[in-house]
Amino acid sequence: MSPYDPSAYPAFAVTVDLVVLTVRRHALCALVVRRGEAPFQGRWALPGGFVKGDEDLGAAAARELAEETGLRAHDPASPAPANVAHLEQLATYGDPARDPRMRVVSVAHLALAPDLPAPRAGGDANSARWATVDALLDHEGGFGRDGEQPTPLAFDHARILGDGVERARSKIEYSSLATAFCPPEFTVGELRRVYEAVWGVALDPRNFHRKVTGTPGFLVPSGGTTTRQGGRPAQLFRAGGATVLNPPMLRPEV
Amino acid sequence: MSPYDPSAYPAFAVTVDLVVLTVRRHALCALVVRRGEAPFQGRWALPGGFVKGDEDLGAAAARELAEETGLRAHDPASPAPANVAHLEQLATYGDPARDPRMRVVSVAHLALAPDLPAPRAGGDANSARWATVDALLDHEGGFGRDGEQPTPLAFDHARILGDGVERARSKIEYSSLATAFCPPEFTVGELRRVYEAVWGVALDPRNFHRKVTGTPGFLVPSGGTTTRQGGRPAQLFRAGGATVLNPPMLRPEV
DNA sequence: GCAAAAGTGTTACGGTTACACCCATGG
DNA sequence: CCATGGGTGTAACCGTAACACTTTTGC
Repeated sequence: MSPYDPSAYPAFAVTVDLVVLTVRRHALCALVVRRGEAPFQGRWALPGGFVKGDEDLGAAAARELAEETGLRAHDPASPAPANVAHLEQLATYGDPARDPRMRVVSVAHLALAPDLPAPRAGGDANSARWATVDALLDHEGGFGRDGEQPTPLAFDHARILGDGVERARSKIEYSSLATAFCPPEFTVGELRRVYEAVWGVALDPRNFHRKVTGTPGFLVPSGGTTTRQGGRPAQLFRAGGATVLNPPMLRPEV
Repeated sequence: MSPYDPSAYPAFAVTVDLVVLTVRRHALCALVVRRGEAPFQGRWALPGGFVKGDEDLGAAAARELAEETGLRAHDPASPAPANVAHLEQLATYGDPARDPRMRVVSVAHLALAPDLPAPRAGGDANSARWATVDALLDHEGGFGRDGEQPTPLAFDHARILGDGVERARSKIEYSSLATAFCPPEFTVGELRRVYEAVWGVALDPRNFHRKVTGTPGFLVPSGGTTTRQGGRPAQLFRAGGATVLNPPMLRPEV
């Protein structure tokens, strides 16, 4: 048997699954879609779908994101503005039993978005919504807001979501990734509330302010101010060019 | 068309590729195998192979590691001691053009090993050897030791190797992973030389000693001493249970 | 005025750096 | 004796934590 005869090796289906995170009402939320078919019919799942035969993995993730949720990742080939500020590969899940129908290897991706209006369900997705990560993970994988019954996420999606959340939690320590959760212009207080929601801790507003404004390249003042959070007007900032934070933001002990 | 009819979706081959790193003669080295067939016949490549139809990704990585190199990763089901101290998933590479023969998605894994004797080439691998990462990456992807011509690595393996090296470099900052490059018992100086080789910097031996011995759970004294490095006898240690280093080892500016 | 959020000043503390210095062995 | 690597002491330095305090708005 030739070791490189394609037909001699097992055929896999390859999918992308998406952990799309945002911060809404001071809580870390993930995007989930309702499954319309078996298996796990009626259960919530991460958005995702099959990779096409001539498609790169990152391109498949961006396409599924757009098709199933209407969110648009940054595409150098398109002048349209992105509303998802960050998209990166997360990890790959290939347990032979993870899908009861066939052998599926899923390349999970992590997307971060600012607080957007309720996502539009598009294409073949039945419905899409934001749910707090706490509800999806801590309480047996379900959530009961709006009178719904808590149900565990389909497939191994709870594990994937957990890995994505962990990645986001650790990556905002040493990178400027937290700005991906903010609108194009934001205040220091808004950025701080992102950290507080993602980490689930309270941070000292004074020290936080000094830290982020004192890190070169992290934030650049846009010139304007806003009072949308109440109180004294706050300076507006945009994300600076720096991607690495050195020294990192220190995550308080939990 | 049913969206879940397996035959309606493209079939992929799924492989695992291995970035196996060690420290030899104060240099970070990677394991490469000579390709016996087209494409890239005669070129060096990362060890790897196809995932079986009923095999998990991590299991496939461990199996390929054993088959192609004789190295054995830790297996809870086997009493045999492992000689590869760490194996983790790295990233997945799925560019449609990365393999000219067919659509192959490769789940790369990162393995760390102590300084072992020259690897045994086994199974279907023609020959295996250690080569310095510098030679494989910095000098146009080839290496010329022992009179060999420098040749770039096959496929996209230079990129995979680079990603694996970057992962190792950053992960030893905040985890106890560097001990995976050491034999079961080692001295503080030997551990320091691992950091120096992986990062390519010189570290202060006195401050390094205080740092690693002062981090609870990082190192536990085994009781013995050795003079194998010359000079005053050094205490021998084993890796402690701690996996996370807090505060992290600080990597000097380059 | 009062509450709320933004922002600045200041001090104490912990960890790192950059050394000087001593220890124990082999040759 | 001396080179070599192991290990401890110490003071300057830097960044953070934990506050007190001032500023500027809306109600």
